[in-house]
Amino acid sequence: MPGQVTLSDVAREAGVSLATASRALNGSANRTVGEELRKRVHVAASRLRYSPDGIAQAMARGRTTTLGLVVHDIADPYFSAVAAGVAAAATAGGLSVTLAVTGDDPRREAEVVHQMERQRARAVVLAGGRSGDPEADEALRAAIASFRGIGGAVAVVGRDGLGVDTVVVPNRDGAADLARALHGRGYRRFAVLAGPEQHAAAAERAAGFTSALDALGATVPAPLVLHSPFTRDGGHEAMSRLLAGEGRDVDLVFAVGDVMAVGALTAAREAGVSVPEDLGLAGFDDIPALRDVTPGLTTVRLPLDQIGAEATRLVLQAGEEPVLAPVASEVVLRESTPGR
Amino acid sequence: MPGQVTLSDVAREAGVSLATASRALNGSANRTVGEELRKRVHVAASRLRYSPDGIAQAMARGRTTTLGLVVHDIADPYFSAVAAGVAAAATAGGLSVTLAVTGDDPRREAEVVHQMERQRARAVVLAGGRSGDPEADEALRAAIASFRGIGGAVAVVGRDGLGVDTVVVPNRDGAADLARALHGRGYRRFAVLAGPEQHAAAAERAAGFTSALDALGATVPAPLVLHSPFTRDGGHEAMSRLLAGEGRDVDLVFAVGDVMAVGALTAAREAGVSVPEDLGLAGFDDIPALRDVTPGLTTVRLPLDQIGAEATRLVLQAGEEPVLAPVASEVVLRESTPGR
DNA sequence: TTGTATGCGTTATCAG
DNA sequence: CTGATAACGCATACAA
Repeated sequence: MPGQVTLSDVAREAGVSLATASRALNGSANRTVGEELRKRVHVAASRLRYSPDGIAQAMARGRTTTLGLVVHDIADPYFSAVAAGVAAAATAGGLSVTLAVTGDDPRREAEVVHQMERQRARAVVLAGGRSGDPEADEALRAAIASFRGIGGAVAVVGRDGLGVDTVVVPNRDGAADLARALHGRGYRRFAVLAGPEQHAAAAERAAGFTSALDALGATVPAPLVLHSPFTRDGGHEAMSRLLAGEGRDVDLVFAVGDVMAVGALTAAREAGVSVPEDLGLAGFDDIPALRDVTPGLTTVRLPLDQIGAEATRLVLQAGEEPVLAPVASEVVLRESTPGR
Repeated sequence: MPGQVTLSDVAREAGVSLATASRALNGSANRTVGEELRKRVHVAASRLRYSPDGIAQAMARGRTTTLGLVVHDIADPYFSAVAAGVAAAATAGGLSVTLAVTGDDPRREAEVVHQMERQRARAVVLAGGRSGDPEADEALRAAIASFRGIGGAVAVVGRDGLGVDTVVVPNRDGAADLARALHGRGYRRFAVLAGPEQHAAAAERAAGFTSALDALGATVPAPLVLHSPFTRDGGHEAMSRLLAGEGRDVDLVFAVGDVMAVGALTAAREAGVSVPEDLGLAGFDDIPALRDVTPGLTTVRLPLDQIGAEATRLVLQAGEEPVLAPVASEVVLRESTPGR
């Protein structure tokens, strides 16, 4: 029954002291262990099938090698792409990733951060838009402060005002670029599927889009704005609502996320409205798994995996002052907006 | 500076012994602590902002509350859906999830299992098809055996022969059902994008499809079989190859995974072949994020999140004998196979 | 019901 | 270079 095998067993087997065994297998600071003994210890360890107890190591060292990753929904391709970047960077940095999903409940965020604190995680990466619930937001702040109090590092992606390392997603500028590009293709009467009102990233995208349009002058009427959940179904619902109501004369719909956009696409199809012939459609994120929809979706590309990797890098370097790391976005024009 | 606060501090602050403080805050077996003292301890704990050290607890208790989740690629919607199920069930069961991604390297699987053993994880859920590399497979077996040696539970999904709790995915039967359904719609000349030759789940799907076809009699010629990576690009490549070569008279293409199918769909489009007019197309998995592609993809639905949840449940109950938990699949006919 | 004392498996400190 | 031994923070048998 291996696994019950402790370092003491190895030491005894090798005929050395516990301390020497520890040093031989781990060689931390004073890594000077005689070649002779060193070999004996290693042989003994593998003969006994010794597996170091990470918990005990963490305890003795006073620190873990755990990075906490907090997402709303790991099944959402946005988060899973970011998670992939985090996982890769964490592995490269010798950290293991503890995944925490918060679902829809904004209070869960503070909860899981506290949980990470109890686990004594080295760092936490918070992906996901702001909750909008001020109470939950305050609780999150407190949880973060507490976590930093024990020496934990925190980075967030696409969400500001938390006073920690932040990967800044160009929601506003990206949406503005998109608006100008679409205007350049001749679209004039816009609608925005803006997601939930409190969702910060969604709001920034909607605002960036709208104000860029506004800056283009009087030829462009203010866009219709519809709110709905930031999900596939939310996009479907909002598009249905649009087409059933005052959306008749709209010539382009901007959904603030690709996931919403594909829902909207299906809703349009179900309503007998053809994209792109009758209506242009654009999204945001350029989710890899969605690149094969038809028609190809015009969108704003975000380097999702790089964002995750960058957040991880931030959290590993973790200086005193919070740093803002901007990422670039790029408008990708595809068949869903051929122009008119 | 909270976090440095230890249970001893709380005990002192409350004027009780360490043991009483421990029992008051945790109340496990002998949960009998006087209401008076109990309250005093809690007050002291919150006043001092005490955060229990999970590492120390794990050490003292001799067990952790960690579940390891092993996937090839968390960005793959198949795995992220399963991961969502695992995360939900684990949270419900009071476990935290450590995510490990293995990428393409089959040897990483054994490695991460060993890592989970060092972390003294309570359990490991292994998602993902077999590697095919016999050496890596053997290493994985050994790692699993070792992990079980320390009392760890293991469950795998969609991969057999490991002698552990298994969520059995009906690859063979699901594909056979699909074959019959498609035959029923009039398709006769089939091609199979079968994924990598060594990929077990892919092979089972291909085999189930092919042999069901075979059982249907002489009117159905043996399908063309093409191998390529089990990815979007793999599907794209195989479809391109098919259409450029002997695939001219095929009337239905079965890709053994939805992810491959969407790649194939795009390849067909690029080749000027229209789906479903010129060619029917079917996939497998019914990945949620892909349900909005056009035309809607005929596929075999797998309850991915339930699969993850079930695997987690298995691993938490963990009896002596390995149990096989079957899941149901369902053919979903959509526009990509209208029949002919 | 409460307190005392021990042990969990390692690392690290401090002598030899 | 190597070996005792003291932490690490908590849970728990044992004693009172």
